[in-house]
This record gives sequence, structure tokens and C-alpha cells, in this order.
Amino acid sequence: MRQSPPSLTELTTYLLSRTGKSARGLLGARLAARGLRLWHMAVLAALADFGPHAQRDLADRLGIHPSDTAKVLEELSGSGYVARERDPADRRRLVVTLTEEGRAELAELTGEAVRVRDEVLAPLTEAERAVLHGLLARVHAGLPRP
Amino acid sequence: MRQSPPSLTELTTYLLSRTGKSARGLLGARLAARGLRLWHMAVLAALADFGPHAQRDLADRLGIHPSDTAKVLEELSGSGYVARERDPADRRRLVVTLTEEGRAELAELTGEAVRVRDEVLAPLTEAERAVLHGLLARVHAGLPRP
DNA sequence: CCGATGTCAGATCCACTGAAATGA
DNA sequence: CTCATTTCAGTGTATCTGACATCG
Repeated sequence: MRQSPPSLTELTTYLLSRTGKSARGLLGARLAARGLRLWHMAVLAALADFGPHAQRDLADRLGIHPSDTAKVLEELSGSGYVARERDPADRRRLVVTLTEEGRAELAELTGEAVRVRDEVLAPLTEAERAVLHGLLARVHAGLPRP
Repeated sequence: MRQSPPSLTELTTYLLSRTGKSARGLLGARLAARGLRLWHMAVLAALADFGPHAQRDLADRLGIHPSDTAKVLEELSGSGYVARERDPADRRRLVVTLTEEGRAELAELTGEAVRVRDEVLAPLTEAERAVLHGLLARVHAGLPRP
């Protein structure tokens, strides 16, 4: 009686939506336990990978609405994960930098994401997980900008 | 500048979440153009696959909150896609049946889902899409019931 | 441009009503 | 047979979230 309708499970669109929602929900719950949400992690990752950003550039890169970046950064700053400083070359700009605490926290969050992956992908072998990851990476790279 | 942080794209959890959100968003937009949402499609699919249901059984199967099924069914009934009748054996129960119009509409919606799939999975070959579908189906089958 | 606040829609969930079945 | 309990459908409320608009 708990079986999903085959009319839906035949649709890759549906499977993507469902599995994605589970992954999102599980990771979100673990971040929430640390007082963070998904955007916080995305910001930390962007700073770790690409170095300091102006706020606007962060918003552009991640697709966050510019109105919402201030709050996210305010919270990250309050926890000491990022620092905001004036750009000495252009003193109008606020440059956001990842702190050591922020880098350490990102490592923790990455560990949580890995645990969520292991949970969600439990039915798959290691080799299958790698195949899935490769396919999803190509799909993701081809997605239209939001 | 629009590149996603590798720290995130290395995480299958993130890719699942992102691609899933795209799929959900694209399909949701197409359903919205027809005045429907994802739950409406799920209900039509369940009725097509498993035959008439009492409302409560529909809610159980799909994981919809029972409070929300009434509104979804009201809307589907208003469009003539489902019919509701009292169960003569238990007059509390409303038995929901898919109409011919509902079956036709479900076929249309399925077509939309296929077009969304082709759009999202554009970077993959046919064979790769089949592999992805098979992996996702196993992942989906292993997900805990919400 | 930056930051803060407000709004709006969507989803989920809980509490309650009223009708009907069930069983001690 | 009666009465308390349970089940079902339906309504409304509350909360949370994400995305966007407005204003200083």
C-alpha cells in the first residue's frame, strides 16, 4: 500500500525531484542543528574555493538574491566564520574573507554532507556512486542559470 | 565568475539537491501553467496505477498530509479529472475515481515531464540517461518513508 | 551600492468540527 | 441498546521557508 505509482517512478524528472528533496532535507536538518542553512554552506564553499569576494560577486556566483546576502553574511560574521573588510584598493567595496574558523566549519559541514550521501546512496556500490556522481556533475554543469 | 564552487560540486549530496531542484522547478512551472501543482499529478498517477482510493488511502500512499488531500481533490474534481462518491459500505468514506478526462490530462502531464527530462538531461546520451534512471530508481526505492 | 525590513506564495503540519462506524 | 471510542472528511490556523520589493 505504500508503493509509489509506477507512472511517476518511470519519470526521471520525478526521481530527480524526489531524491533531491531527500538529500536537501537531510543535509538541511544537519545544518540546522548547527544553526546554519544551505546558503551558509554555499557561501563558505565559494570563499574557500575562490578567495575573498565582494558581496555582490558572491550573490552573482551563487544565485542568492542580493537582498538576502546581507543576512547570511551577518550570521556568518557573528559566528566568526567570515570577516568583512574594506577593499584597500577600492574603499567603497566590502570584501568578505573566510576565517580559519570558517574553514574549519566548512570541513565539518562537508563531513555532514558526506554522511548524508552515504545514507542516501546506501543501495549503491562504490563504483555505482562514482558513475552517478559523474552523470549528475555533467547534468549540473548543463543546467540553465537560475 | 558564474562557476560553482568545486567544494560543493564534489558532493553528490549537493548535485542531487541542485539537479532535483531544477527538475522540480521546471516541472512545477509547466504544471502551474495548467493550474495544477505536483501533488495533483501525483494523485492522478496513483489513481491511474492502483485504481480508486478512499481519500485516506491516497494520503497514506503519497505521503500527503490528510488535511491537504481535501483541497487537492476539490480542485481536481472541479476540473473534472476525478469523481468522488460515497462508499455505500462505509458512508464516511469518499471513493475517488479517475475520470477519462483525468486520464487524458495525466498523459499530457507525463508528456511535460518527459520534455523536462529531455531538457535537464540534455548533456547525456540515451544510454547514459538509462543508467542514471536505473541508479536513481534504486536510490529512490531505498529512501525512508517521510 | 549596501543594508534592513516587509511582503507574498508555497508547503507542511496541528487542532478542531461533524458525521459515521465500531465495540464493550 | 447505549455510550464511549475511533475513524474519516473537511475547514481553518500556525509556522516556516524562499524569493522578491521597497526604502533609507
